[in-house]
Amino acid sequence: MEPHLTIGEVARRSGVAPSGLRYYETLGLIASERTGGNQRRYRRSVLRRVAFIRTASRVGLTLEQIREALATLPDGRTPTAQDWSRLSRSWRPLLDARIAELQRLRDDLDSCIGCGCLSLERCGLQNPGDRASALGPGPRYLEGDTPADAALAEARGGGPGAAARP
Amino acid sequence: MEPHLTIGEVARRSGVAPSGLRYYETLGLIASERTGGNQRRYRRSVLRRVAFIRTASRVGLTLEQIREALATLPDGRTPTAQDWSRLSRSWRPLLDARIAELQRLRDDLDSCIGCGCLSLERCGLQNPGDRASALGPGPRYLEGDTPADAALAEARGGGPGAAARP
DNA sequence: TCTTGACCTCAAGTGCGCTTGAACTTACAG
DNA sequence: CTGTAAGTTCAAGCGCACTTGAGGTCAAGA
Repeated sequence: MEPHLTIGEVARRSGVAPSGLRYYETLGLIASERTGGNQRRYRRSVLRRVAFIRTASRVGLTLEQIREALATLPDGRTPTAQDWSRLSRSWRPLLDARIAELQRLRDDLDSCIGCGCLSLERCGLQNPGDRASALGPGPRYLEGDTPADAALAEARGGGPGAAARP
Repeated sequence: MEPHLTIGEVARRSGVAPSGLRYYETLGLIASERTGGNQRRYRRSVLRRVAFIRTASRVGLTLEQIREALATLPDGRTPTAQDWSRLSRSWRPLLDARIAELQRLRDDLDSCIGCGCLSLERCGLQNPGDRASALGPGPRYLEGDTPADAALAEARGGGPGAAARP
């Protein structure tokens, strides 16, 4: 009686194709009951769940990560507010990090790259003498380290041009 | 004379494997010169370019989109500050949208989902009587529409429970 | 009752962003 | 000069997130 949405209705309202919904089900992300004729029927709450999955997915989380997060809820029944709060808290640092990363990229576009240094290699964000390699592989500055971090690592590691450290 | 970085050095410094760098080259994202013995040699500027590609990729842009954006630069030589500014401006709305989306998700986690409504269907962010479907398919609220938008669409479209509109 | 559109399963296919392996060559330290 | 780490090409493979197609069943209106 409670579950009354067909897969087609859920597809239309969630924006996820029926095949996608079946796929989510095989991964354990959503659940359904079956009619006598083996057709899926969904509860309304699946809409919110799917919306949540889609958004988290767009954000860059894998379906497995999303599954794990949702699995921390007591799938027995009716998660408490505390359950959801815990889920919320666990995702927050990741979201904050992603937001910070995007803002950094945007700011780089505005300041450094906008000024032409990507080609001319002449501005403040630039990697002076490849110092940043002391921090390990990868594009350090764009991933959150600052030139100050590079200087610090250089001072510790004893790279070229030892900086003064009080 | 100018290009002196081997593919291994670029790999170590950029955090992208040699195979990945060759792949980027086949897509026209980066360029290299060759030694007499057919080995690749890179300019230092490729490091910044690769860092940029990686970050934009992490942000959710496809390599094709990144290629197109980079292709708007005059690959003849030395793009001007105006060229980079144009590139910067074209990406900005996309970045702003992504940032806004993430912030919305974070806020939803804090308020709506944190309060337990995902399962209990009882809070303000909830979709009253499936109103949001008037806005079209997909998870409308999480993608930027507000309950106010839903009410508006409902008033115009003549859905159930016509709201008063001055 | 019949018909039509929506649904079912299962296997295979797709597109993206790389990685791996085979078979071979180059660059450079000793 | 020689050994070896690092480089080369090309084809195939992989993981993710789905989609497509074949072959068949179900549900509901005329």
